[in-house]
Amino acid sequence: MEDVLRSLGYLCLGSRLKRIGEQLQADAQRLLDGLDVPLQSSQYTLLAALDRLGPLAVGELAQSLGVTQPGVTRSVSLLAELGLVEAIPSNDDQRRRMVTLTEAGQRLVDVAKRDVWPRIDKAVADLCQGLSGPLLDQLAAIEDGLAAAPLDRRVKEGAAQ
Amino acid sequence: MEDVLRSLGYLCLGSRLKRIGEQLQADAQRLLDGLDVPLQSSQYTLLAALDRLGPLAVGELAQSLGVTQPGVTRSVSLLAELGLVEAIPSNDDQRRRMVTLTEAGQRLVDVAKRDVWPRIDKAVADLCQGLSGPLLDQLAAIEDGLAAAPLDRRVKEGAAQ
DNA sequence: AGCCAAACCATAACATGTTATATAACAAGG
DNA sequence: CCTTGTTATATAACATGTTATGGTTTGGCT
Repeated sequence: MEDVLRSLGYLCLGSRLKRIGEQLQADAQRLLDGLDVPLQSSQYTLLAALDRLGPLAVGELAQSLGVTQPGVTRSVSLLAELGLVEAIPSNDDQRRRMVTLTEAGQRLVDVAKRDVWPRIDKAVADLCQGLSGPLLDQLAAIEDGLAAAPLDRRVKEGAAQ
Repeated sequence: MEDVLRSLGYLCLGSRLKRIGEQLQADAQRLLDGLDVPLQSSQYTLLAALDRLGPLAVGELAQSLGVTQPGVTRSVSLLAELGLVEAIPSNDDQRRRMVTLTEAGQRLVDVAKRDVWPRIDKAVADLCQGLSGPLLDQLAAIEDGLAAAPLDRRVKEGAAQ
């Protein structure tokens, strides 16, 4: 069956990027599921942002992640319910809610940073290794590569080396 | 404000591809809004698939678009309500529902194919023109390019030439 | 013939993105 | 100081992807 998104080239580049991104995330999800806290992979990017940049207001978080503010508000609420972050109104400006990693959140990040993120990073780097040339060709190579060996298999093989 | 997804490199490639894809689609949406039928850009890919490959069963459509079957089922229902496609149980096999462009659907595709899709294709090609090198660099260039001039502006400038 | 597994599609529940809009806190001018 | 505009966040409504599961229809095997 012809892959229409590939055939249409630039016209459907947006859909195609989204599709590849979703597959990468789904693959990464399987690797993250090993941790005891069940979180979606996109939540980890929020935690990573806090770990990297320190406490941030909701809007700043949105900006640093490149998503809209309502999306961050929702994710923060979810993570706060799980006890991984805290959102405390700022003293200077009561409109702002500063989002901070809790101790549990920091522990989770530390575990992920040590045990899981390097593997994902390595597996994706492996997937993209040796790519060159036009964007569409590189994307096709990624699609083919993922179809041939999903990320979790690349991690296992990498670990065996 | 630091762009965390960029900083994290391969680790967040999935999120980043999704983010770029969403922005491209949003930009393309503004160009499509000119047509009289208000459709989301992802629905157009479904119509494009039918135009390109002819009538398809729901499952085949899902496969050719690279999405899951429930997603296609929902989109088809929506497009059927708008009178752009028809989904008729096959005679040979009552399990299959063959999806076909209606006359109105074909007209819409023809208009899009003539007036809009070439512009989008051209604008995205323009955006990606001259890209080379590692994937992450090309993605950064796309992000910067979109920030500097969204697709609709590229179309206008292209048309003026 | 009759039964059982597989194939195809629909539906439900959820995740997570968006836009549009409401609310509350701040800031500045009359 | 009060109004008024702006800023920060929350909420609602929607779009569209996913997985899990259920219900028909087929088709093959005994």
